[in-house]
Amino acid sequence: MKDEHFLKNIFSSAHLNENEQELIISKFRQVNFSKNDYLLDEGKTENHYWFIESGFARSYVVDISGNDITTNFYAVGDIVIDWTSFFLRNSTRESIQALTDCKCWQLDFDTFQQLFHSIQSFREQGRTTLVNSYFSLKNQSVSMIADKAKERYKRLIKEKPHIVQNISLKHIATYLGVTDTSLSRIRKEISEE
Amino acid sequence: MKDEHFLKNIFSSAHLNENEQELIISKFRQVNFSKNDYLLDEGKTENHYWFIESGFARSYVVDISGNDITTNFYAVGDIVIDWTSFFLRNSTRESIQALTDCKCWQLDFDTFQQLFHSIQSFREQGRTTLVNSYFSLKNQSVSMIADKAKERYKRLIKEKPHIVQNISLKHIATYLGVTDTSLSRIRKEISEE
DNA sequence: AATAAAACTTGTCATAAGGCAAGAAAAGCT
DNA sequence: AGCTTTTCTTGCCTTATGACAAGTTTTATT
Repeated sequence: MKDEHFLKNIFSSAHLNENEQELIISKFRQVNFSKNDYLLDEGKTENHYWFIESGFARSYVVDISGNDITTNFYAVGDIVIDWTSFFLRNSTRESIQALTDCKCWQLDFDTFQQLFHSIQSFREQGRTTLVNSYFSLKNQSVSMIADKAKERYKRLIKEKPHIVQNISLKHIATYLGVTDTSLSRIRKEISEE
Repeated sequence: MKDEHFLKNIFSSAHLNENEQELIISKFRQVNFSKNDYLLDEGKTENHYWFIESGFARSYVVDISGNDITTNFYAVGDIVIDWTSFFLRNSTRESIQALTDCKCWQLDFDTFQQLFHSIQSFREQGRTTLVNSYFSLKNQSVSMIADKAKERYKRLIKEKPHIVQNISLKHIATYLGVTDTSLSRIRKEISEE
């Protein structure tokens, strides 16, 4: 595994034969971002997506009052994509920013379409990835209603410890739907338990 | 429009030729549900989805404390589907229940797969439908963080007046993430504005 | 190393929303 | 029509979380 191409781990489905796998991987281009670079800017239509080989990123929206709300975090192995902008071809409301230096593998829309319509397993995998994103979002959404802030934070610690360890409190706070002040207190309470 | 098959409105994309459209529509089966019938039961793997020609339905999950939380409403023209269960082939956490008598058009997974892999425009449309659902869910999710309950309710009135007019307060309340008591008060405040 | 800028913590007080319970109103049933 | 059940409203009090502000710690920059 060690010396293999990073993307071989991503496209390792048993249904992809070796030729297909190589074809797919050959279409990706390595792109590196520096800390604070924008992968995606609010207002633009996104024409690419990426897989992260190393680093962290986050997406966020700015609400009417000007508050920045983190909508998602991205880490090693994750797909970084604004599904809506990429597939509906409309301008995005979100921005995606590198939180550390990031090594990414990029694919553009036209190439995606070509692969999607010509390789059955590629589209199955693409669909699965999208449905998985839908699933995470739904869980988060239900949790916002059903759980107290403290429980949401505890769940995050459990499910995404690498996020809690590497991302600043204020970004985690908006992601969880609380203020940084409240999250700081929650942290303290947990440490006292 | 009047005497045409309901599904012709759904599959009216310019990219579908007449043969394809007819083929697709011929695969759907009409199924009627009575008020309170379950389209989908928690714990089962969903093998179908539906388009609603008439009536209302809602999906919900039951949280740890036993509270029922509405996750979505379905009305005329909407697709009724548990994306996760249908595509990942796993058992669902949600239930979907008819809130009134419903006239629906049903498709099963295997037939869907056949159409998905053989008709390019069908899969484009399917992908678009899924991305649209993702988009709605994201908006709702951000709104839960950025907006007060009153604003969320006002937005619902504006965007889905038919839901507000036809669904009971308690279901709308859990959908908006507030108690029925609070929503009742919000309603009063709005009526006094 | 010195300084500046972020990130985080903590205190005090304000507010949105919840819990519970009692009634009123509406809908469903025999 | 009369009774029952569900839905909705309202009052009183509690609780989780927010707003603001001051201080501390950590990280970045020259």
